[in-house]
Amino acid sequence: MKKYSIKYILSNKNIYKKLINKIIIIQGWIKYYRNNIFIDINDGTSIKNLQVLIKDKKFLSIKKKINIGIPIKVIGILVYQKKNKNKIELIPNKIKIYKGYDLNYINNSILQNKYHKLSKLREEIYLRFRTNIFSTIIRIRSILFFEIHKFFYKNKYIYINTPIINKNNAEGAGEVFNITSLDSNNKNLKDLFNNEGKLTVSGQLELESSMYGLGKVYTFGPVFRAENSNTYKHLSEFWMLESEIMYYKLKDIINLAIKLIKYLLKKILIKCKDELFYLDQYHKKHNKFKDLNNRLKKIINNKFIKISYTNIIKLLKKEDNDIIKWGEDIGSIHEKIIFNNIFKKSLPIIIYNFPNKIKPFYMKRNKYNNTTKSIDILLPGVGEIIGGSERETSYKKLLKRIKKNKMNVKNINWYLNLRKLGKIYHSGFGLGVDRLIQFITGINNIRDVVPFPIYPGHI
RNA sequence: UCCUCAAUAGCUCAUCUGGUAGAGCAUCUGACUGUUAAUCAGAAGGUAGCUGGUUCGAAUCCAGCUUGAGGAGCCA
Repeated sequence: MKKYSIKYILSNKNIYKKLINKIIIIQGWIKYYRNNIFIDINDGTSIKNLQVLIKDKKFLSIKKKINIGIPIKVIGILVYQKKNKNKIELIPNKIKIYKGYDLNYINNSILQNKYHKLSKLREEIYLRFRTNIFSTIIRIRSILFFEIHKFFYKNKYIYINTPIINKNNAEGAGEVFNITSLDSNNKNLKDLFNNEGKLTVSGQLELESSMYGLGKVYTFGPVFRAENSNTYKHLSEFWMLESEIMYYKLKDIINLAIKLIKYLLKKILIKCKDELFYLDQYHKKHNKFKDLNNRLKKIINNKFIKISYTNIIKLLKKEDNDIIKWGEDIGSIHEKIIFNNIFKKSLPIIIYNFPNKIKPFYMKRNKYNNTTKSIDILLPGVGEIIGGSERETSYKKLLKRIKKNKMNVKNINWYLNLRKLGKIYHSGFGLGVDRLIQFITGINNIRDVVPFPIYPGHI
């Protein structure tokens, strides 16, 4: 008599053939109750439920207790049943309902057997892991995170844990969270970081230093922005994947980014079939049918669109001459025009060679045009998911830009000194992983693809 | 942070120009041995987000606040 997860039992024919007519144990909670004789049990391992048939009269007292959401253990024989859509069901010998649940609480929460909007689920954020839709998203997220590490491991990259607390040194982009060891009652004590502690906005600069010793590196962790932005694609805390590679030019980093995205989407297609199927049903019922499978396949099987910043500006100006000027950043209005009017194929778009003015100091400049050796990769619906560039190798040029930007030279001197190791050209990029999950799942709001989203007013 | 819209039963919504609220689902009671968010019958459930104002009378009109959604800016 052994305990099995529902995911394992339903994973394929060979496994359930092995288990048929054997006594097994499952533990989970009641997901649905139908026709006075069927209980669906879920244990969180799968979107699928295991159906338990309670025909026997000895379960009359158990039946009275049955309520969606309550914890349960079933010992029984697994049998083949053609009429059931999962083909197997459990005939119980023994059923145990665990005590301690509060029916009033469960029945008035988002766990009731009913459709709730995603924004409603967010109001009971600690309960939403029990729902079909959210558990599905989080399972996909978990697999994606694993595959990210696997991709870099397979390609012989070294995983670097860049610090979450640092001095504000990266790019000067966006507002930064300050941290202190003092609370408001201890004003006279000394702060452990001399009031310099910040939450990182990017691990890039530290990652570059590790690259000088390790060649091919990546970091993957949470980063923080204190901007008061309330949109469907921004969070105060989000997960960024960053990579830096020695002796890589811009074209190499483009190829790496394409290879990574295609690899990840392929793995999701293979490993998350049930989840993608469920999501398609969900979208069909509540929004618009998105056909996630074909959307992912299309990206895997096609070339990404590549276009320079200067040329995309020309195309945008053809649509509407006043909508943008050369030198301005591409905003969400422009992204919509790019995807809806200019390139209608809903493929990723790689835009390269952005103007100096709108890119940070560490990006390598092209010899002419006032442009940088940089890329952005846009996905339809979620916008920019990758930003990257070739990095500046000249000590003098970096120093000049740092001074021009009025950055604190003291704080970033260590970064400048790395250039004294010689003109080792290198490139890197950052990927907003939460946005990639938005794209994969077709979920509109980034707050619904993160287990515990942190954003203005919500901590 | 700015602009627009919204907030009515546990949930999703209706209540048209001001006359103190309705439905489906969930819940409860009962029925049901092949259902896939089962079905059928009945019951119960509301100080209309909060605070104030206009009015004989406010869910409805006005102001402020809170929360949410969509859009903008910033970005990943």
